[in-house]
Amino acid sequence: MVTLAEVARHAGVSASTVSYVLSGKRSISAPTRERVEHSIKELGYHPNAGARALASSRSNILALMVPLRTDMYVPVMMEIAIAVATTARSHGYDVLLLTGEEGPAAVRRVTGSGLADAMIVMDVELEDERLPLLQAARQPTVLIGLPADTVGLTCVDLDFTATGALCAEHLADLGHRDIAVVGEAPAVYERHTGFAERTLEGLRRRAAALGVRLLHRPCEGSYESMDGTLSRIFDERPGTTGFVVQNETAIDPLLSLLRRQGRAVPEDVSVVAICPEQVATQASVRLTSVAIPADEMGRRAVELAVAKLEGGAPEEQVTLLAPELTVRASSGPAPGTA
Amino acid sequence: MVTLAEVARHAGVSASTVSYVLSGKRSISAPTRERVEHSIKELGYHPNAGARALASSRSNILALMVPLRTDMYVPVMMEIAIAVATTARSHGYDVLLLTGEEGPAAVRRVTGSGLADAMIVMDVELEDERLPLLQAARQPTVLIGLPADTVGLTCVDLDFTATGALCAEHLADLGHRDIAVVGEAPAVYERHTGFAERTLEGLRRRAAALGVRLLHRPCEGSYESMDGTLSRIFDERPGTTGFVVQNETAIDPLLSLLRRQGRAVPEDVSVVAICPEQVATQASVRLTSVAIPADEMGRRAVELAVAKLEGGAPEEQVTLLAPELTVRASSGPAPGTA
DNA sequence: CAGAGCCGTCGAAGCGCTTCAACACCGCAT
DNA sequence: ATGCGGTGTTGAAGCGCTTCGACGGCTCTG
Repeated sequence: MVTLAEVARHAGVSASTVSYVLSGKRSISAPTRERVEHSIKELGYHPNAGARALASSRSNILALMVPLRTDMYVPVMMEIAIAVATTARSHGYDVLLLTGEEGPAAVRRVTGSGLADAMIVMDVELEDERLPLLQAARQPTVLIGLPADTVGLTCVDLDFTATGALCAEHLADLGHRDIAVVGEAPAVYERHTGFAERTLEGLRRRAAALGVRLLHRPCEGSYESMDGTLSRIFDERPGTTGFVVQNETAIDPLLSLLRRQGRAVPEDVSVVAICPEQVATQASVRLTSVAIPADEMGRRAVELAVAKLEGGAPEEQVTLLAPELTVRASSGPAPGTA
Repeated sequence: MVTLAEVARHAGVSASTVSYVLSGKRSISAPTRERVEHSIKELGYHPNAGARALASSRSNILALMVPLRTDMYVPVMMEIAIAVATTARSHGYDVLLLTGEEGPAAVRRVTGSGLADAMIVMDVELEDERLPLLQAARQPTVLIGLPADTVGLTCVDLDFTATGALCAEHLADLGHRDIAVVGEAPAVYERHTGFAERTLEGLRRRAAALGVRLLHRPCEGSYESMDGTLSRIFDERPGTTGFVVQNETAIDPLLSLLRRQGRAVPEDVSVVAICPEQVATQASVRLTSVAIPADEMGRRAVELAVAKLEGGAPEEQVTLLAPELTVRASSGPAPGTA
C-alpha cells in the first residue's frame, strides 16, 4: 500500500507538499506540482480514506436514508437514490446507504461516529421521530419530503398541494363534475406521509372552488383491491367521469378494469396520473400526468447538502418543485360536453 | 465530541481498557467493564469511524455497485440492495452505494482508498471490465451474477439455466408443443448480461430434449413493443400455446394484449413468468412463476463477503440458487389435451 | 540598498483509535 | 517459601493524513 510519505520521498519533497498538491490549499510551483503528480501516477497512490477523515474530520460521505417499506413505489425511490449517488460523486462525495429500519438509531450512529458529513433523508413522515435528532446533529441534513414543522429544516419535495390542485383543475376544465381519487394504500395515510395528504388537500380545495364533487378512496395496487375500489366508487357516484390516481402500482389495474367494464378512456372516463414520466408513457394508454421529478429531487437534495457543507447556505430552506401537467391520451372532455 | 480518552478518564481506566471493552478482544473484569459501559452511556460516546479505520485498517463498510441502467427491472435491484444493507447491518457493516456509471474507476477508488473492506457487484456482464481489477484488489469481492469465467471468483446467482429448463418442462408436461419466449429487451442481450442468455440456453436444451418447439423474441416492456412481438410470434407459429416471460415490465402488456386478442389464460394459452413473487401474485392473473429470490441473493452475497473478511471462506465459490416453480392460475393443459 | 511582503516549502504536532509488549497481581503447585 | 502461569490492566507506538507556524529566498518599494 502506497502512502503519502512514499510519494513524497519519490518526488523528493516533504509530505506536506504532497498534501498541498492534492488539496490545492496552498500554492505550489508548477515544476514541483508536476513532479509530485508524476510520482503519484507512477506509484499508483490513493489517499487513505480513514486517515484523511481522521485528520480533516471530513469523510466526504453523504448518508442517504431510504425507507425499506415496499408499499411505496419502489422505482421512484431507486431513481432518487441513483440521482443522489451520481450527483454526490460529481461533488466528490460517496453515498452511504442506510435503511429506515434502524430509524433514530441509524441517525445516532452516523452523526456520532462522523461516518458521514451530511444526511439526506427520504420518505419523511409528518411527525418524524428522527427529526429532533437530525436537528441536534453536527451534520447538516436535507429532507426529501415535507414534515409538519419545517422550522430550521432544509427540505426538497414536489409541491403536492399544487399537484392536486392542478389535477382537479384539468379535469374541471374538461367539464368533469364528479371526480374520484384513487389514492395510495391505506397504510401510507395512516403513517402520515405528508405527500399523500397534501395532494388530497390540494385536490379538495380546488375541486370545491370549482364546484366539482370529489370522492377519495385509498387503494392497494392489486387487481382485487382495485376491483373493489372501483365498484364502490361507481356505486356511490355513478356519474363519475374523472379519475386521479396517485398510486403507481394501481395504474395498470385501473386501466385494465375500466376497459373490462366497457368504459373507454378517454371517451367515457378521463384519467390523470401522478407518477414518473416513464410510467405515464408506457401504460396501455398514454397517460395525462403530473410527473414526479425523482431525478431532480435527488439532485437538488445533494446540492443543498453540499452547499450547507461548504458554507453559504441558509439554515432553513424549503424547496417545492412546481408540478407540471402533461396532457396525453387519457383525458378528454366529459361525456355530454360540447 | 466525546473521545475514547474522555471515557477512559471518566471511568478511571486507561484508553486501551476502554478499547478492549468495546472490541472484546481481551478479557476485562466484570466491574471494570460495567464502569466503562456506564461512562460510555453517560457521556454518549460513539467511536470515531475515521480513527477506527485508520488504526485498524478496517472500515466496516461494504461497497455495493449497482447498475444505473433502467432497462433492468428496478424493483429487483432495489430489493437486493435493501437485503444487502439490512444483512450488512446485522453483521456490523454499513453499505456504500456505488453506481456502475464510474465502472472500473470506482473500483480503483474504493480499493485504493480503503473506503470499503469488501465489494459486492451486481449486474455483472459475461466479460466484465471490472473483473481484473476486482481480482487484483486487496479486498474480497462477491459478484451477484455470473461472468463467463468464474475462476477465483465468488458468485451468487439464481441458476438461470435450471430456471429455463424448469419452465420448458412445466409447459411440456402440460402438453404444450409450441412455446414462445418473451425475453428481455435486446439491449440486455447485446450487453451479454449472463442471466438472459443462460435462461435461454436452459429453455432451448430442455425443449429440444422434450421435443418442443421454441421461439425466442426479445421484447421491450411497452405495449407497442409487445403488440409487435405478439403478432410476429403468432404469424410465425400460429400454434403457440405456451409463453415464458422473462421481462417483468412486459408481463402486464402481455396479459392485457392476449386478453384483447380473445386468447384466454390459461384456457387458450399458458403463461409462465420469471419474476419476483410479488409481481406474480399481483398481476391480473395469478401467474405460474419461477421466483427471483432477490432477497436471498442479497443476503447470501453479504454473508459470503463477511465470511471472506473474517477468514474461513474458500477463495472460489459459485453459489447457484435452485429455482422453484410455483403453479398458479396462468398455466394449464394445452388446448386439445385430454 | 534596506525593509517589508509574498511565495513556496518544510517540520512537527496532532486527529482518535488499536494493539503489542510489558507488568502487577493473584492463587496455585511445588 | 518460591516460582509459575494466567488474568486484567496499562503505556506507548503507531496508523496516514492535514494543517499550522516558521523560514529561506525572492521581488518590490521607498
